[in-house]
Amino acid sequence: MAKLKLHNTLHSKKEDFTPINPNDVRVYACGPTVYNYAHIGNGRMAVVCDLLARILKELYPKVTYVSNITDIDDKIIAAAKETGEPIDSITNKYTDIYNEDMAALGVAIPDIQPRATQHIPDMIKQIEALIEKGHAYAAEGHVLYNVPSYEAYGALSGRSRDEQIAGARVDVAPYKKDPADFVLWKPSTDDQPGWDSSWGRGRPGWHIECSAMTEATLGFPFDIHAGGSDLKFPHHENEIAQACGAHGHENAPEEYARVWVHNGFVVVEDEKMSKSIGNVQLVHDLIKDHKGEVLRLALLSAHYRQPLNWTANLIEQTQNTLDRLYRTLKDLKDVEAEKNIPASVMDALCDDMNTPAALAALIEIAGNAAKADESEKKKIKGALLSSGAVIGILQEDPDKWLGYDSASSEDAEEIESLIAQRKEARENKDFAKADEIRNKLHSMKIEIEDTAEGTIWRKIG
RNA sequence: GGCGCGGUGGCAGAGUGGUUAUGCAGCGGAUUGCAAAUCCGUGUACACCGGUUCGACUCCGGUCCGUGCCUCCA
Repeated sequence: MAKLKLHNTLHSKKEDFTPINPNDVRVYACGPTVYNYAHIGNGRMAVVCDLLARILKELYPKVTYVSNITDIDDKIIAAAKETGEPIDSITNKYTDIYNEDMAALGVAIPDIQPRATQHIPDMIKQIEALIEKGHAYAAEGHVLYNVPSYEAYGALSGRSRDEQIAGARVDVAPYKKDPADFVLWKPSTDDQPGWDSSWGRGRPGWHIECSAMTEATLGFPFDIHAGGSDLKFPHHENEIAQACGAHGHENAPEEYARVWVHNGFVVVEDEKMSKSIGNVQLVHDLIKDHKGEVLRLALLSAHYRQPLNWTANLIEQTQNTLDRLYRTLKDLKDVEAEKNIPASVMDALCDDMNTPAALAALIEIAGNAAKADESEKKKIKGALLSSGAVIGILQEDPDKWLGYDSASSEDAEEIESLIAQRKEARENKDFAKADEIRNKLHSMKIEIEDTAEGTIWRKIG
């Protein structure tokens, strides 16, 4: 059995993964704030974490994968104000859309998908523990985390406290004891959502929800914490301070999460994806023009820690790759699959999720199909299907994928008739007419293939 | 300014101290009336300059370029 290695941001190196409890591997990933559509960068994080969960589920009997929904946040409040739509209706709507869009990318729903608003009491409890242990203080309706009180602060992002102050570009609120202190709880006005607490009616700061929800759903410490690399600081750093501070692990950041996995960013046609450039690619839109499976594999075409350049060419190449693999599966249609993930694929996936190498291994296996004997064919088909299941590809019917199952299409009769006419023309050696018919079919997005068993056709594009 | 990451053949993208993935595109061939699909063959690339070494694309130092975070952000 392959041994999983993961790059652990906490130690800045690739390490053997050893679960705390092999009978229940626990993983958490920071999920979306639901106030608009998810973009392809959100999609990358979801796909990478989904892949991680699938690999772990392959290796261990039980895996609990938790990814949250942030449904209380000032951006949501602002969106509600702007649109006049109630907050609940915004968050419910975009939660559903998020889950639908991710499902299109082959992302399974997490084992637990907690919502921040369902865990307010857990947050309050953690904040109270922090106050009790001297890590937090109330001031003017706020509760703040006192950063100097937590010695190990900076362990994840690798920056010293002095560096943070030097880099601080925000105005320091007067009620802060230290410029680096951050908000755990803040007061709400009457028109803002709020919950009663001993510090008055208010709402949580951004960071507290994750350390409260991980504690509620997974317990401390848990195995793997994942997220986008931009969350390292301050979000993940603050989570560690909150979780460890509340439980007396003063200098032991690994008592929160043992392994930290951070994925790289997506750029679009060599440009940073940003609202101001206007090049934000929404998953919701992309799935209208492309198969979700193509988008998924495109997101996995580079190593997850590398930047990914999202281009039209990338999508096209990925489509070609999948077409080819599905064609191999079509050729093996009558072969009984002997399911087994080949070591070359699993080793690559276990090597810090090296998806390009895993895909190369899979393509190499597929390439052997044509000259394989019957028993090898069974293994090849099984390898494609079972490897594909882990990566999240190749589970469709090949005929359907390639467009051969269009018998139900409304113009099937016309197509068949044209093919018959072409056949007749060919028999009469009237090749000009035969080619003309073929061109006509092509303009109808129909591609024909003359095979030993006669002419077959498929829908393209 | 601080911390970090990266520069690989036309493009995408792994990897390794010495046998130089993989895909797409290209080129040549087989097959085909022509196509399509498939198959076979074909490309010694690793930013620059030094150093270590029997040997470096891979290790060390420097240079240039690009890029992320330090503020909401996947």
